[in-house]
Amino acid sequence: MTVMETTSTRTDSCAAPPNAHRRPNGQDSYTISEVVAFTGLTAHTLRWYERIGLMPHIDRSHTGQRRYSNRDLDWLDLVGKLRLTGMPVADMVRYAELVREGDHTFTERFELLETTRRDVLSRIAELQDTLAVLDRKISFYAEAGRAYESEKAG
Amino acid sequence: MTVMETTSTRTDSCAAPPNAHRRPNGQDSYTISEVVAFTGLTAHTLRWYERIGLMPHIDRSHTGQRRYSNRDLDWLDLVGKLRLTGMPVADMVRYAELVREGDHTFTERFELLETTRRDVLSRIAELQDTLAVLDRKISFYAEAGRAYESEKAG
DNA sequence: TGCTTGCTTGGAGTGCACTCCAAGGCCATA
DNA sequence: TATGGCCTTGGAGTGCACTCCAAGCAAGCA
Repeated sequence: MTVMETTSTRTDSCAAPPNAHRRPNGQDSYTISEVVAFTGLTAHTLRWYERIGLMPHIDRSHTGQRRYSNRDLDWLDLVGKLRLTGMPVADMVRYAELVREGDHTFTERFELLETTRRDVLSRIAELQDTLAVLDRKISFYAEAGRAYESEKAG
Repeated sequence: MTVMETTSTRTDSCAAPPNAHRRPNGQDSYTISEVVAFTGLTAHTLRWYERIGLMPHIDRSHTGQRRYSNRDLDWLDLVGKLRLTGMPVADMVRYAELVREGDHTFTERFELLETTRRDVLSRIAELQDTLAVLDRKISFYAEAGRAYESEKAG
């Protein structure tokens, strides 16, 4: 009935985990400390992400403890990547909301990702520009260092 | 007597302004608001940079107002680039101190720049990784959008 | 002479993204 | 039974990089 029948059961509509390496055998339920070990985030941060609406609903054990799924880990993977781009958390929350709202937000999600993509491209360009400056300075200092050494020697 | 005789008179030992486009004719003295216009920084930020030791000594007019030189603009250019790399302001202040301390800090400056260069390279790699993820997601949504349209039509 | 504009200062305030705290529940091992 | 470890919560605190404020000075101009 929709584009992909599996869509509504997934946290993110196009998951497709590239690095599913950190998951043991067949289980699909991790404590917060396991997720801490996997992601490098702190437990504080994981709970905070949940509070601000950046996470989908996280399962709980019968005692009320969080039990993260592989899907949750995939989502955290994406969040981590987006974070590296400098995307504000608020924008990621917006994206999470769109995912929760269902298939009719596909267009908006597409646009958000497109915008992000453009941002990433220009950040890469900026960094390459900076790299050129650094290289110039570094070779200056390397040369200056050599000259200094030979001056000491001679 | 040292590696480069002009060294000690320059803010940064290997300036070599690549984009000296924003400087009028022959003058070498700009008000804070001109610098604001050139750099996109706010006057607040420029004064703050000075307070924390990120700037060399800035000239003053007879009434005590700041008068920035081309050298200062070059330095701000570098600072702007380093800022884009995510380098903490404290590290930039450290670099500024090394420059102020004179030629004997060449090695340390070299190492700081080398470290920064490596950071920039890995940031670029991260961003390219993220770009790949975004591209995958974007093409998913593009396809989903097309499928949705054809479903509506058929 | 007063008004406006632009600048000065130290210090206080802001927004973001965490980061931590106190108080307490659950459960396994000694 | 108690000790330790891991987890829970709401709310407060932190660090960074600005960002703003109030009070005041100097210059240009009606």
